[in-house]
Amino acid sequence: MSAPVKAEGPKEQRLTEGGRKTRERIIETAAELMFHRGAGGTSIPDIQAAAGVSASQIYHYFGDKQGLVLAVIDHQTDTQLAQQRPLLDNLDSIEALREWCDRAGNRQDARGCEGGCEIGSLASELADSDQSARTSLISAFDRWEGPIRSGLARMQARGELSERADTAALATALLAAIQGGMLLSQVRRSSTAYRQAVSAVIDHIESHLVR
Amino acid sequence: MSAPVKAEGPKEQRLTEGGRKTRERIIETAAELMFHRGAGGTSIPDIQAAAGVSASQIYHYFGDKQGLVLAVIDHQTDTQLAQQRPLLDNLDSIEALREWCDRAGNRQDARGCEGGCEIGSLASELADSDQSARTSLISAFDRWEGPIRSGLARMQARGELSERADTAALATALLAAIQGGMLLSQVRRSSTAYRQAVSAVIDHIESHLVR
DNA sequence: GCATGATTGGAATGTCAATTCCAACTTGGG
DNA sequence: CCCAAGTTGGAATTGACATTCCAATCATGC
Repeated sequence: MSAPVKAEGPKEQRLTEGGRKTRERIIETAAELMFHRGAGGTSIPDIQAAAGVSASQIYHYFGDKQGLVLAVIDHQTDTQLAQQRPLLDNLDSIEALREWCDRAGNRQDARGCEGGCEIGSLASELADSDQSARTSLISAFDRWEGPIRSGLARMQARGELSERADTAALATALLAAIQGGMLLSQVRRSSTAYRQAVSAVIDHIESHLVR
Repeated sequence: MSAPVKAEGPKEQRLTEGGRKTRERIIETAAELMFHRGAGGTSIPDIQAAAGVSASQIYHYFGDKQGLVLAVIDHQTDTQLAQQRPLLDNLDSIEALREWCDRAGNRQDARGCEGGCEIGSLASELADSDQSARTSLISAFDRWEGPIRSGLARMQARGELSERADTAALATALLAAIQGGMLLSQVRRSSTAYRQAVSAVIDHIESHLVR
């Protein structure tokens, strides 16, 4: 879980069972729409119609559109990471890395390569225009990169990966390859670029194997 | 150069000297604004004010906002590629690749890592919502990837790169690393991720060197 | 020098978005 | 059962934006 907005504590409102469900429905609907049309391209009336709620409800639960966007970022981060588990927590072999990346490629194919990365697309759109969104996105990428780095670190601790390998840098490089590969795939409507990008980085990691 | 809009030919309007300059100023101003705020986040009135032109002028030269966006994509492609030459046309050694990528990293630092890639940001925003924009973006990335692939192919032809190396895939991987690295750098406000990403891929290319 | 088309200014139009307001309704705890 | 707080509907407000229009001005080939 993550913080709903920013500094809470004093004015935490209590939620009814129905209220919680409404709130969730709004977030999920908004996330879906924003994934396809971007945050700026998704209007409150759009969300109202798709989620079957009134404007009051959205403003009641999120304050304003920016609040909803922040909630969507956190939701997408939670959802995407959850979807990648348990693989994400066991990236401590070359095979595991390949399998994990391959699944993302298959998901991309399954949707016809429309849409890029759920988090990356929001990042590209919001990084420069919304300071609090950027903060959430930093956290999102950190939460994503962390497990990759941990997996590589475990391989290194076990002596499978050369001590000269910079596991943190390799994890960053793999995440970057995923992001860039997804973008190229989205534009080209083919997962090939994604697969080539991640494959190159994993090959590189493999070259650090001991023996 | 690139096509102004789409299927021209019959109704090519002639441009006065002043008209050409006005048109250019609009494109450059729009490109600058859209780089910082995105295409959707940049309004026609914004561009009017920044370029010192009236609405009539924008609609006279570009028809509608989408026409202007397409012109901006082509302009950014031309401009960015031109800026990378002549290095871009001589990427046939590991050193040249590193130098070329390093310059982009320095430029990113110079602007405080605000803004991502001029083309990649537009790609992320428009790939799914504007079919003709996507077409232009495919061409933009192809024009970018081509010289990389050519450089690698030359290395291979000279026997410096292993025959087993897939130069096309490596070029794609490097472009993806650039895109993903730029995105992470933009979010984190540090070029480190970009440098680690491209470094990993270039190291990987280096591992294909013969001898 | 004139006619024709290029260029420009600036107001007008219609749409739609974000947000606010307030009244009505529901719910849970005491 | 009753009240304070949570929840919802729907209209009203305000502002911005894309686009159109028309009339005026300017440049250039003839």
